[in-house]
Amino acid sequence: MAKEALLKFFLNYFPISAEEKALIEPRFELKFINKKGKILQAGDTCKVYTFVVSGCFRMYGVDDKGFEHNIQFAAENDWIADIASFYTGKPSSLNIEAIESSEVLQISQTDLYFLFEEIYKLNRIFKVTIEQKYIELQNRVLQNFSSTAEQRYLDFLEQYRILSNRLPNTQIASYLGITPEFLSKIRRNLAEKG
Amino acid sequence: MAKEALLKFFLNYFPISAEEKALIEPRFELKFINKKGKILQAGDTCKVYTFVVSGCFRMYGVDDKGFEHNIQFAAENDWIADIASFYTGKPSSLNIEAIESSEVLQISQTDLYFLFEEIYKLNRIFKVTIEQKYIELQNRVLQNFSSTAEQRYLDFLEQYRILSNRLPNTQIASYLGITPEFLSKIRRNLAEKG
DNA sequence: GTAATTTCTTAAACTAGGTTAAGGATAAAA
DNA sequence: TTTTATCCTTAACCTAGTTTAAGAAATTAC
Repeated sequence: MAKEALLKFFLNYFPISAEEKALIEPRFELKFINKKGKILQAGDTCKVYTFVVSGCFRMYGVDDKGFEHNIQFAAENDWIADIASFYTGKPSSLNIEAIESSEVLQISQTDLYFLFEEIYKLNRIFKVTIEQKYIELQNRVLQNFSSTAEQRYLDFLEQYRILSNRLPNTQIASYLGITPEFLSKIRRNLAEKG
Repeated sequence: MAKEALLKFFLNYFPISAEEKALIEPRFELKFINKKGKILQAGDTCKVYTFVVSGCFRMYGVDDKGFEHNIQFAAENDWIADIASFYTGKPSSLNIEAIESSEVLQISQTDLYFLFEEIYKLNRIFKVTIEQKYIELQNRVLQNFSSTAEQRYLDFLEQYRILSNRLPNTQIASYLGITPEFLSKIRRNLAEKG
């Protein structure tokens, strides 16, 4: 049934024949990841592309002072990987960790490239995926420059409405680039305003 | 001779036959852009991919208060486009402007897709290009969170050594996300240190 | 069901970076 | 060559966000 979710995801883009299904399914490996379990450790190369069936992940970097900075979340029906490391084959500077106990489907680089050859339309999905992530990042750069933390928090709540209820505030603060203490202050100010 | 620069760029990746050359060359249009001339205006869709033969460009967004924020520079032998707008066909929120009088080669979306079909290996170059820009952006998000403005300035000088001598400090400040006044302060502090 | 860990909040002191305003230096234009 | 526009710097004051520390609330583990 986990693999049903994956096929359903693909079906949003185009129909899939029985032959195609037979090519896709065996190449994805189902895994259960405990809360706080890591599927990518900084220093390692990101060798798999991960589809989240259930649960939730965060991808983050650690700075010189040991502080963690979230750069992306992924919940049900979303994909996560350090694209930079996955495509270049170089070691990643990021970590990917489960925020909740999760169920994922993973595919290796070799198998993914095999599917790209066999099922040409899959290229489009993954091209669209990276384009979306690119746009998201570009918006973040601009937003970080031009908005206050309060505005960025409100934007985050709106953009990730479902997700934001499941995330501890400390993870949201890390995504926004502020301290949990300051997020607390923002939340109180907003509550006072109405 | 402008188109020689373009072919030379491609030759860094793979050999090009006379037939391929004949497909590529006529699809790029040579243009001269004056200093401060715009090749993309926010609100318009980004319809061309631009190769910089000579000169230098900046891509920037304008925030609510009218402040400009540079998100990318491109000089000789680099490519520039609002990838988000170019690939989705939606209006861009960014501007691309010449910092110096420049010479460019531009290709339309239709022609680029035609070349992608005819010369398959071109796909690779443009995939690599977008991957590089993605990695650059990801690093910027992390760096903006974890480094002081001074460190970001030093990193910028190192990463874009050649370019940084040609750019007015005001443009560098806009890229770093700080005011020109504060950049001045940083520069003085660095000079005092030695 | 109690202990242990993680998360959230408050508040006071602090700092990186912004704002305003003004003068000097370069470079472009005429 | 003079004028005009752009760029760079300085300094005094201001503010958004950090730091430190400590307690309350909520989860998780045993």
